[in-house]
Amino acid sequence: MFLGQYQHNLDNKGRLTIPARYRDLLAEGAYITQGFDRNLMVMTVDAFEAFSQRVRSMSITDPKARLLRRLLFSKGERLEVDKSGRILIPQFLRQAANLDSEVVVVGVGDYFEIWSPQNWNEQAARLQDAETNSDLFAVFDISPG
Amino acid sequence: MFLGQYQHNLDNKGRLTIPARYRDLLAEGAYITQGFDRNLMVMTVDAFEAFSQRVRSMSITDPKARLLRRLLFSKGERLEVDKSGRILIPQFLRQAANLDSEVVVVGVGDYFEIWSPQNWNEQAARLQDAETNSDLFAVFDISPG
DNA sequence: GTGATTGTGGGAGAAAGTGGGAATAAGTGG
DNA sequence: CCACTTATTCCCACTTTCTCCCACAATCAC
Repeated sequence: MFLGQYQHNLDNKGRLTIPARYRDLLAEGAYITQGFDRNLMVMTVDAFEAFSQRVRSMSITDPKARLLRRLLFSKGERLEVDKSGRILIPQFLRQAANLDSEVVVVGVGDYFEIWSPQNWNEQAARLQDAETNSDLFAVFDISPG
Repeated sequence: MFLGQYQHNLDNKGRLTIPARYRDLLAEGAYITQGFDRNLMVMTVDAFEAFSQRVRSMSITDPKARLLRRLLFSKGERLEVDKSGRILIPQFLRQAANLDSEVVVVGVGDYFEIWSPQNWNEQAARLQDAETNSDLFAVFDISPG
């Protein structure tokens, strides 16, 4: 499971060192795609392929389905982890998520996210906001037992 | 699977270098045809034959089906990849998709698309639109786990 | 302290993308 | 049927980019 958060650097070739704790999960490679909040999502092979299969089964004559295809696949890329435990983030994705040299890597369970520091800070501020936290999650029905 | 996006150039003979990542999928050649959004679609042999079989099974007494037939087959062409990894895009298709020297190659899973930069930018703007996104993904109840 | 691991940087060879010449094939008009 | 023009195919050459590999500093474990 992907946990915690890390501050890492992209080198000038666009490579990102994966936190060592994550590497076992990405041994067979990974998929990266654009997230929903100006960030990037890195998923295991299984998670991505299950997801993509649903989109691929939709008709290509349906305009909305075509949009969905483009959204998912044109922003997606297959990744391999190199010997030093790094992945190469394609240029168009760095651009899409506003990534400079500093990035924040955030574990969120089944996948992890890559953020620019400023976007992450905004997000972190929302998490800190006690008011938001207290009633925002009331709609969910969660019991730990 | 066709993923990602690339900015390539057509030379003055109308040839397009296929992204290296795509070449294995097109080893046995490919089919190209006009898309539904002022773009071109390049499909593997298998994907095209499945698609065309579906269209050929449609009744020729249905006017819409006849239109689809004409679109698919009259604008379709069989392609081979040359030694340098390029395909030759027929003139009438370059015209149909408004292709000049710069083109954008977009992977969409089972096939890939060829766009003029301006048409793609319009499309990308729609994809970037958050409302569209949530609208599209609302179709799914997505959980990666 | 010492050895292994982690994060970072960079160089060299290989591959990718691009362009063009020359031979071949195909279409056109007499 | 033949000459002519146009388009297509097959090479080869060049530049840029990428990928693989190694090196090094900092950190962690014991």
